Parts: sequence; C-alpha cells; structure tokens
Amino acid sequence: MNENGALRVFLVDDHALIRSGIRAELGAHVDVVGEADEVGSAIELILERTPDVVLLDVHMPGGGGLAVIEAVSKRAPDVRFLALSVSDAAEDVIAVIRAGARGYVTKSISGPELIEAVHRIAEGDAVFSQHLAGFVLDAFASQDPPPGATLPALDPELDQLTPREREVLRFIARGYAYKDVARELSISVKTVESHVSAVLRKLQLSNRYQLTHWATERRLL
Amino acid sequence: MNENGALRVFLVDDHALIRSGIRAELGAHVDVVGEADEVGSAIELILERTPDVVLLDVHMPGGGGLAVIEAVSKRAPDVRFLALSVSDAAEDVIAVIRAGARGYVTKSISGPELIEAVHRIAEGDAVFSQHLAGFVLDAFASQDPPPGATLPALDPELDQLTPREREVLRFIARGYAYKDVARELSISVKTVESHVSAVLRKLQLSNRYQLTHWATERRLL
DNA sequence: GGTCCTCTCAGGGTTTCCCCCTATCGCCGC
DNA sequence: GCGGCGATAGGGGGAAACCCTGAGAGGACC
Repeated sequence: MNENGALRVFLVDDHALIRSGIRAELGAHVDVVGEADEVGSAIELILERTPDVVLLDVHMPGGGGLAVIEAVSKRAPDVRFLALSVSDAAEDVIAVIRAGARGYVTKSISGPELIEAVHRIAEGDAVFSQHLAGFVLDAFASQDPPPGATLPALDPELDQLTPREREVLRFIARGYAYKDVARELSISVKTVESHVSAVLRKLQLSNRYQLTHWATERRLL
Repeated sequence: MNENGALRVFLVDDHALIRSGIRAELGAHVDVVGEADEVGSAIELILERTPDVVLLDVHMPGGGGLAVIEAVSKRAPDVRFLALSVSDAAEDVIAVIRAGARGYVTKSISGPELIEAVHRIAEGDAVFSQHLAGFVLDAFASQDPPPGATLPALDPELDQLTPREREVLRFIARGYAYKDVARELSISVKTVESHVSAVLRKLQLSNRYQLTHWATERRLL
C-alpha cells in the first residue's frame, strides 16, 4: 500500500496498447507504480519498487512471464502475481501457477472484474477465469487445492485418466517419441508404453495420431 | 470526418481491455464513434455510423474480423479497415488483406504509431508493420495462379516443398499410413517413404506426429 | 548436350510403435 | 489383512515407420 491506502500495482506486457488499456481500466482505483515491456527491465523495476501486485502477460519474447515470476519470487516473496493472457490453454495456466502466480485471467476480463481480481489477489485469494477453475484444480488435485472454489464438471473422458497418464498424454500428443518422453519424465520406455496403452484403451483410440487430434480439440496443448 | 474535422474511427475487439487501451492511446486525435465486441453488432453499428476507419482484431469468436470486413465492404465500400492483431502469422495477414483490409499492424505498435497509421489508412495508404511489409509484397508479387486456389503459398518453410511433397504431407498429417497414401496416389510405398523423408528433413522434424502438429498449427488440414 | 530437379522405385537395415502378457511395490479403503 | 489401483518395469512379437544409398525417366533451363 502507498500513503493513500491504494494498492500498488506493476504492469508487465510487451504491448503498449494493452498496458495503456489496463491503466485506463484500473484508473484511480489503484496506484500503477511502474511498467515494463520485457523480462529484464521487469525484474529490475519490480525489485526496486516492490508493488503489492504484478499484472503480467504470460506470452512475451525472452522467456515470457514465467522468467519474471521465478526471478522475483526468490528475492521478493511478498510480491503477488496475477497472470493475464489471451490464451486459455491448460498448459500455460499450469506452468504459470507452478511458477508462483496467484491467479490467471484472460484478457476478455472487464475493467471492474479486473479491479476486483487485483484486490482479491492482494488479499491472498486465488483468482481464476470461470472456465479455467476445473483445469487448475484437476492438475493440483494431488497437492493442495486452492481455497474455497467450487469446481465445475470436468471432462468425463479426461477424468478417467490418472495424473501420470495425463502427463504422458501431453508429450505424446505433441509428437514426442517414447524414448523422449521416458527421458523427460525419467522413467523407462517400457513404462511409457504402459501408460500410452492405458490412455489409448481408456479413450478408445487406436493410435497416436488420433490422440493428437483428441488433445487438440480439447485445447490441452 | 465529423464536424470538427477529426477522423471518425470505430473499434472492434472482443477484449474490453484492448478497446480501452486503443481509446486511451488515440485520445483526442480522433473521434471514436463506436465500438463492438463481436461480429454481429460490429457489422450493424459500422453500417449505421459509417466511420472513416475501422480498427479491428483479426481473431474473434464467431468468424473473426474477416466476416466483418466482407459484410461491411459490400454495403459500405468507403469504409476502410486496419487490422490489428497479436499474430504476425503469414496466413492471417494474407487472408485479411484478401478480404479487403488496407493495412495490418500488430498490437505491439505504440500509440503515436497507431495514430499515424489510422490517418494514413484514411488517406488511402496501405500500412503494415515493419517486418510484415516485405513479406506481404513478396506474397502478392509471386501470386497470379487461379483465384480459387488454397492460400498458403508464401510460407517460407512450406515453400521449399515440391508439389508432390505437399500432397503427401497432407495425407500423412491426417494420419494416413504409408500404404494408404500409396494407394490414394497410385504410387509405391517406397516412393511415399522418399517423399516423407524429404519433408521431414526440409522441415527439420523427426517424425510424422510432429508433422501433424506442424500442419495443425498452420491450419493446413 | 549437359546440368539440375522432380518423381519414381528398390534393397537392406535400424528404430519405433503398438499390442499381448506378467510382475513388483506402495498406498488406500473396507 | 486383503483387494484394488496406480506407477513402475520387463518379455516377446508383428507391423509400421524411418534412414541410407542408388538409380532411371522425364522436363526445364542454359
């Protein structure tokens, strides 16, 4: 907080237009203490100005928002991040949450909604776009679920896969060879085969090609 | 022009944040006479208010900016379009220019640049982001073949494939087995192998599943 | 005529994919 | 504790994919 009691917010986005839009929408409700259009200066300025909340784009040249979150979190753990993106791909969401963001909203959010989201993040809540909640909870089911969110119905077919199978599925659907998946996950090729067999059987598919399409349709890539 | 001599501009983008950013950047330099967040109302309002320039996002639910350009151009040919997008993918650019847009800039454009671009469009100029200009001209220079043909003849990577290789690529990316492709094209399996090898080598991919992924991203399927 | 490219095809080899099967270990619930 | 399930791993085998080399026919270009 600054001397007026307003939240101190920092913006990171490589598009000047969008930074401008955010500033216009947030208006007088918060104090925008700085902004950056690329990773390096973002890290530097955030550490210097220690805002309450950093609003940042996930997709940026030079490593993207992930690099910013990781670098800042180590040295200024009190700074909270709200990821802002045009993408609602499950992978992006998971990665950015893993890195330490407290929320993830798409750019279709309205001004008032964004203001509320920023305040909730500052108070320690987790904030997600409506249709993302399921994905996020699903991925973190094994660990600690975010506080007080009711989850919408998950994909019944995706639901019958075990977490490990889903992990393997993502690699396979992207065109990884079995041995590449094995190396990525540090398991044997034979185990990968087992998982793939299980996935194909459960989803009633007959080969990897269909798996790629299945995953693409569900926007898992 | 309106009574003050300012340009009359209309905004179409499904993201409120971005519309807000554009309004903030254009500021007092032009007269924003309306905005829309989806295709239907965009067409209706543009026809009603007949702005000098329409700034519109290429990627939108419900057909995207293309549908707007086509529908409006038929009934109000004096309205000029400047496409605004996060993407600089070749096929997007070409498609939108074909539809009738007079320019294409990415959202990384600065405020002053955008203002100048809008004015130049209004005056009848064509405006393109720096790194797109050469690209677009190349594409149209080398294109005289049949108007009904498929568009992506300008992708530098796709371009290095021979016609036969492209043909084989389409089948392989759809999941056809070598022998199926051979039967479809009435050639031997060995010949299919040769073509696939050439395609993988030229595109620097290592297997057919990455090819599916590659083709899907380029919307070749 | 010579050169280059494309399309065609082949042999022979290695690797990967996909499908059977079994099997161990650990965790959780009844 | 016993059964179920998930993750791990392996054997074996057939089919398909992939790699490398070579080579002939036809066309285009100079």
